[in-house]
Amino acid sequence: MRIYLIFLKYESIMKNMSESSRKILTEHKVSITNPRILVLEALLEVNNPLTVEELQSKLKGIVAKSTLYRVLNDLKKINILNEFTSPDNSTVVELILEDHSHHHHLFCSDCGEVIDVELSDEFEKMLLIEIESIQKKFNFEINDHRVEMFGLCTDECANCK
Amino acid sequence: MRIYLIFLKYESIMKNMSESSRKILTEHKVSITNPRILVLEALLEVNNPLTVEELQSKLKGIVAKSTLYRVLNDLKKINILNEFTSPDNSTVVELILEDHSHHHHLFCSDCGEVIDVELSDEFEKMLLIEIESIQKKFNFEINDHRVEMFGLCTDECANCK
DNA sequence: ATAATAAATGAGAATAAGTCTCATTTATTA
DNA sequence: TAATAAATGAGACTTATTCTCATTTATTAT
Repeated sequence: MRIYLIFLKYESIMKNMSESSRKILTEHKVSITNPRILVLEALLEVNNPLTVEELQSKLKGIVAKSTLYRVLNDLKKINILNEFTSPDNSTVVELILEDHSHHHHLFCSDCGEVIDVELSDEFEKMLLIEIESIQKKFNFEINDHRVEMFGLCTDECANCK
Repeated sequence: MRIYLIFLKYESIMKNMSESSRKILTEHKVSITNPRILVLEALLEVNNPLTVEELQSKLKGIVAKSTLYRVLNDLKKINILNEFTSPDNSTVVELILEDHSHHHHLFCSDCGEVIDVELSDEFEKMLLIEIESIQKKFNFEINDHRVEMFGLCTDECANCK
């Protein structure tokens, strides 16, 4: 019974993922194809940054490597994918969803995990003031910023100890 | 006469670069070799972040590609080289010199230029407080951070307009 | 619903950044 | 200055990403 309920819940989550994926594609006027849905589902499911390698193994045998990269580029083009490089030089990717507010990243130099981090409004406000002055100083038009933090995740992590 | 003076000045700067390079290597107990001096000189000379590609073309025909990468790894090992990835995915490299204080980076999405930027002490202090709280929240030991800013450099830049 | 057509896909070839190998050269030291 | 350990150059190798092109799939107009 318990298992059945969990299964139902899982089913409905999965259904939502698929629906969300379709919705995202429709909203951005991108044609709805299986690989795109699958990539979006995978990204929605983890709800966390993922290395391309991890994504690739999640979709192994389901989406071709070339298609995976193409889909990632499609998502970048419509500005719903954030891509960055971890300190160990892997490419990390994460969906930018409207409900997922502005955040930054924390990297574990040992296990490679990437964690989403929100900083205080007060801090963000101050950062904007700094950016304002940098813009003037260097005659730049700054349209984005990010804060990256590096360190070691302790005890809780199975990989790091 | 003017030219001659400029030449003398250039000569003495170059001599200083070479001397500085040797000093850096000696201080870090790394053997003094020609490729190491040349790479250090190139990095000292620009006194700014440089893509590996730019560095490579500066040293084309002088230092072998394999050696360049090896030297860069040597410099990383002794913690005097900072390496990061620009938004267009080029590897950028810069010397960490004692006199060159803590700073961040500003990237032009158009011409690819990377500029060193210092933020106010007040801001840095506040960032450390944020980091303190993130450390506790995620049970992390954070040992480094960086702020990256992205935008467009205006008028002054020959490439961007 | 169907056919026409434009776009997307899969498989694998091509590219390019970075590493590795190994014979030769260079720096260090005794 | 000779002996030895370390570094270098050239090019082979690896691997992430892009590209190509024949085939499949989605979209649209009827």
